[in-house]
Amino acid sequence: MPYPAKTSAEQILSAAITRLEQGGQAGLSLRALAAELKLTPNALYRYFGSREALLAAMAVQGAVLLLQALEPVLRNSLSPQGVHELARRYLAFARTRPALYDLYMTCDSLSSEQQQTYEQLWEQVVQQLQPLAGSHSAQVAMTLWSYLHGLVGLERSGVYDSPGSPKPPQNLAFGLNLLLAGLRTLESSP
Amino acid sequence: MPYPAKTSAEQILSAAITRLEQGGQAGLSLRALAAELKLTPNALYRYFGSREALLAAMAVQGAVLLLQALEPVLRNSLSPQGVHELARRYLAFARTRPALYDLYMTCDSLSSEQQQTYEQLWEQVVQQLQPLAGSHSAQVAMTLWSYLHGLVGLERSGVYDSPGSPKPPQNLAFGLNLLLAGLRTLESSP
DNA sequence: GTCTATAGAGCGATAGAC
DNA sequence: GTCTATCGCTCTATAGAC
Repeated sequence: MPYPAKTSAEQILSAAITRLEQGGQAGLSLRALAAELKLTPNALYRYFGSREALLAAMAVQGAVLLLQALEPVLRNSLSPQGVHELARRYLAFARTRPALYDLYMTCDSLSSEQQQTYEQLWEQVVQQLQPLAGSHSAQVAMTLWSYLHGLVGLERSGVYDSPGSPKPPQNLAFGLNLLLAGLRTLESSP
Repeated sequence: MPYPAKTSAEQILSAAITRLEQGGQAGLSLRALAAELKLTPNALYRYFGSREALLAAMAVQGAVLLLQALEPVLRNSLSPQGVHELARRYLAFARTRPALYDLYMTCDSLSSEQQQTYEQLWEQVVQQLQPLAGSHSAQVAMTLWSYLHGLVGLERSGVYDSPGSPKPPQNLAFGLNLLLAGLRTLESSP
């Protein structure tokens, strides 16, 4: 075999995610990626037919990692403390892998695998929220998700750094308690 | 005058914002912008010293427009209905000018003018929320902002389009009412 | 499966004439 | 203030040799 494989799809994907977190999605070039792997750019095309295909594979990986991060908290019904823990893990993921989180959230050409992972996550959250939220579980889940996703965005834009602004950890606890308090008033009149 | 002005900073800015909304920030090129104005790319540099300077000017414009959209609701203390109205206007702005909204939120090289507009907006919201939120006004404002910003992002990513998901208008009303309900329980024990 | 080489297109920014 | 011309760089993707 004159040309033994010098790389693999897994290796490329892993290196691509590392580069993604360093330079963002727009800054990820196949040339630089190939150079890091000591390959010519052309070699990558044997494993991913296009740049978009590589991005899609990375998005799937992001979805899987997020699910893994949240799953331990979703094995049982969510208590108020469980909601706090779920939120902390969600934010930790978004902070640790900001570009991958972005890619997962904004990749519009969802593969079926990615769609499946998302739906699995969504259904678990809605179900485990039912003891707390009853019939409004889906609405509460969406409100919670919006709040968390927004917190990630505002934190990233530096809004929380302004003088006089609440800080993210404090605001997270406050916001969640506000939601949970509102939830309790809902139980009386569902 | 052998070379009368064929354009102006205002005209360039206006055309740039239009193009921004069509192709996004990454898709805005000085070459294409100049072509639309029937100018050579070089001519733009007389008005904006660099692409970044143009982006900053656009972000300022975005801040001003957002403030204008929200100001009528912020002239008096916010009632619960006022919060709903404020949120509707905020979302309307983010939907109507998504790329400008993005630019405003993510532009990290804030000019002092932009910073000023932002602080003006923030202080107005915090102040007008006080009758509802008391001493937690800043925390509530940040929670509200995070929720709204997140809703914009999730709506854009298509999450709200999934089958079984709540729809944005319903979730907006639900989420706001949840926050407001939580707020009422806070009044008893500030 | 990887290589060299290149097609083909995009971009921001600058120099100097008028 | 706008022009022509161009520098220098980026990128994705393809063709064909080995």
